[in-house]
Amino acid sequence: MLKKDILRRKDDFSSIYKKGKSIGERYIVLFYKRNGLSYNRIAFLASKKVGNSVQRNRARRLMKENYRFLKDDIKSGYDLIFIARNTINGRKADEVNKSMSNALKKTKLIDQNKDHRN
RNA sequence: CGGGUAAGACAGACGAUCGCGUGCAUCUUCGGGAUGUAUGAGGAAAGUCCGGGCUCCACAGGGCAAGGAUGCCGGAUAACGUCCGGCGCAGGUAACUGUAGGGAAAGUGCAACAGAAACAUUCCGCCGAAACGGGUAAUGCCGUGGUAAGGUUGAAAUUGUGAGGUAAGAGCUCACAGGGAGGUAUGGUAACAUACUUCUCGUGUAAACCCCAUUCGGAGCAACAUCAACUAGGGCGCAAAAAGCGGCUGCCCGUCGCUGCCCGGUAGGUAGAUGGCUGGAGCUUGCCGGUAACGGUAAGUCGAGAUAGAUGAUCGUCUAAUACAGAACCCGGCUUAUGUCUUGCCCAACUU
RNA sequence: GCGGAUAUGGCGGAAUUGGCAGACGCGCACGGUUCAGGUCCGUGUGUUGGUUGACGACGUGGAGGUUCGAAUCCUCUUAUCCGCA
Repeated sequence: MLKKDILRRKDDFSSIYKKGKSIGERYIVLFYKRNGLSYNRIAFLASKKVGNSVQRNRARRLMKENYRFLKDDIKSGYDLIFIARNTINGRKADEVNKSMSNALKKTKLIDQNKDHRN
């Protein structure tokens, strides 16, 4: 993952929240919006509701790890924000993987027939 | 075996595949690239409760005022409200633990309710030819009066018990006991302890104001320094009398910045970037000094530096491997959260 | 990272030189009024023990301490909220 792939600016976030679409899943919430670039930009968030800093870091790492397996199948030109819900605490990697691929299938940003589990 | 108490250790390891930050080397299409290699969270990283370094405010300053903190003694330390060793007091059968522990005999305040009274107070009681006055057939009968022994209330009521004494009483006197203050002697660096002796005798509260001693300037890495798009229009130089505004917690000094004029082309600084950013009161081991905290010395050693934030995922073996929990400028403490194990000591019980 | 504030019955919110905790309002329960409901009026309303009586114990986010006595003073702690780029 290169640095240009990470969403960083406040303006980008607020425009995605405002104008983008959102999908809820068991462990995560996904915001997405077309960005007009040739590549995807992403961000992984975990609010204080998720827990203390250890739990928040773990939530973001699990999402990041699973994004690695999914990213090649995602269409280009979108901004994506993955937000952890507090139900993610104590979950294993493949449970989160299932939740993320379900969310992406709902958005039709990903090929629905392929098996995306590692 | 059970209960308790004190001290200490570890905080997973190894292998396989994939993945991330940083340093270095090489390659490079010079891009926030690729490959290789090294390295990569804690005992509390936490709470932000104290102390310091560092940066800026003037070199951290002067005077007055106000305020904060600390408070037995000796030592350790860069410093501390921390640590070590002791003293007194309190708790515990004990091991052991706790302790904001100066001054109430400088002054002020407060002590609700209850109670007569919360400082010198007479409600009940006691006394009375002890004193003065009045009165009765008579009588402390009445007024002034004497009295804190007894009663009641309360957390607390003028040190307790006994005897003498007295009208009744009173440390008024005596004996014994208790508290406080002073002195002397002995031991100890000291706090203090023990003994003797003189004087004296009502409380509590200073985590109420206060007094005494010691001590403290403010803000913080979002500090601060450098570079610098877009936008906005300001800035250099010169002059310096006075004043105003703002910063340095209040006032007076002191000081920094801004408010003036002229000239002609640059300066300030937002987004952003870079530095600050990790080699330090450092860590490990040995020896020496010290009861200890700690200090000295020799050798060895370099162990994160991110910037939306790097340690992860899956599997196997061992195992108690689980709990609390993630560096964000850096150190020394304190406090709180928390898994497993080890050792010493105490109590109780049992066996030989 | 730094700085600051708050916490009291089911809810809002009183009570601070330390001295009866829960005033007052809302809500809730019961009773009255009404044909019925609302309004209105009255009573009760923290937890718990007790013969549901008298009365006692515990209760101001939590744990200690000072004091005769603590919601109030002191120390530690937990949660929530606010401000600073």
